[in-house]
Amino acid sequence: MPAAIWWVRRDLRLGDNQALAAALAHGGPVIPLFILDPALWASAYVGEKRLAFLLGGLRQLDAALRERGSRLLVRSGAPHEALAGLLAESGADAIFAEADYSPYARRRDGRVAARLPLHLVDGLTVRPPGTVLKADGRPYTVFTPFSRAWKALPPPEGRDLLPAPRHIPTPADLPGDPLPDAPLLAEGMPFPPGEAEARRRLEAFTGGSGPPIYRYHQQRDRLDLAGTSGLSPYLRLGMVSARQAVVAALASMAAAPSDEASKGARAWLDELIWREFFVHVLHHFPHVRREAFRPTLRAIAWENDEAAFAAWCEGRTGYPVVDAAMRQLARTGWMHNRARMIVAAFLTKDLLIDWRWGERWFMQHLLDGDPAANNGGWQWAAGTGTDAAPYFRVFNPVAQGTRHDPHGDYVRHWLPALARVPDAFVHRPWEMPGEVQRAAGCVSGRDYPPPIVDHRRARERALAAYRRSRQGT
DNA sequence: TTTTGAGTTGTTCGA
DNA sequence: GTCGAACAACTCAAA
Repeated sequence: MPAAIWWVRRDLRLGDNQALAAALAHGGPVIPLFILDPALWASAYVGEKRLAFLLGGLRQLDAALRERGSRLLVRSGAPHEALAGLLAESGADAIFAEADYSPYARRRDGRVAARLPLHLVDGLTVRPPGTVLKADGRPYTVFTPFSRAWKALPPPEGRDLLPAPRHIPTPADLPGDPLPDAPLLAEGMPFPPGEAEARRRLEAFTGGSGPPIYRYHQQRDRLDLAGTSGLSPYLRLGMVSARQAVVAALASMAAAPSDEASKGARAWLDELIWREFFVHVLHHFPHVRREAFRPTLRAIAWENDEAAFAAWCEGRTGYPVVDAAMRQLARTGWMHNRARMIVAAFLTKDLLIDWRWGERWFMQHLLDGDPAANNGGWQWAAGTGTDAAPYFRVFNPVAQGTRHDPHGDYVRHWLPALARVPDAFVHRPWEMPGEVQRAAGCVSGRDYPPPIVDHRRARERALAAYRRSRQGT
């Protein structure tokens, strides 16, 4: 049998990999290939942290392949050219890859499929776009009915999960390019790349007795606790499959010792379904990548103040919960989901800066930066997306901080200047009397910036700008 | 076609 | 400090 190419894109795993399984089922040798695509390297939506995570993941994948008689071949260039070259050199007659639905991925794969034998296989989601539709055949644009329809379909089961192949026959003589050196992932990086780490995290979150998933609904919004799965970067690059995650969530639900515990598992499953929802939304409405989903909110007169944007990026807005979160992002490539909502609301509503600026910044810095989920999240926060956001849903950064970081542990961790600020002022340090500021070693304007906007006034400004957009259209 | 119920995550004010 | 009401209006999904 001629060889088949397993084209790795965002499925850096050997377990439960349908594209790899299809390549093996082709019957001949399998060539695992990753293409260093210059278009991605140059994109304004890619940053060095995620690239480093990707490169680290590729090294892990290569090591795992070598234990199975194979290896990862790396080639540089435009995908259709790299693939055409490799097909000719190797005599392979088929390419298998996990389908990806972002606008760029669809263009890229369309170019390849037009001239080469490309076979796309499911795996990015449990339910691919087109399989969850309303009775009239159109896609859902509201989450709750989407999730009901999603759950009504037959659930994936443990026996559906494909085991990692024991042996992968691969030709030894094909020359590849070296993987570029990753900008060093800091020692003690909170997200070590690789499938083994992803599986370990999924097991720690959902398995054993009394796992965190059973407290997820209670703790997930707490900035100061580790109540989330920490799996998003791994899902982003397919170091764990969506199906593996859903199967684990369903198993936890079935085994829940109490109603309360099963609420936690259900809440986490809903988050996985949100991920699928946004993949579907971007697939069916690719224009959301460029503009608001809601036509009436395409005319907002953004302020787009460059200095304010820089303060937001660098975490010096004077609102501790915003600044702590932005520093967590810059430092670790990850941000708590609640914090993402808070900083996104602050950028769009308090600073009246175009959500696309924030979307781009997140893509440049998040390890888990995903075109669909990131766009969906930003449009949700800006109120321009599929969610019918009431116009009055404007976050108060002080209230959010107090509620979700009640002791200030989170902000103190990322903002050492606040270390000795009393709890009562830790989310609004500018209100400290001068004497308390000096005692705490945190003088406004010297040790920590004063707030760059007054929230009350900013809120009114945002409401007015949104109202004008609605009324003008 | 019409109707009806509902929509992730909030804030503020006044009693 | 706590509690309930008010904050508008629209669109979607499904019967």
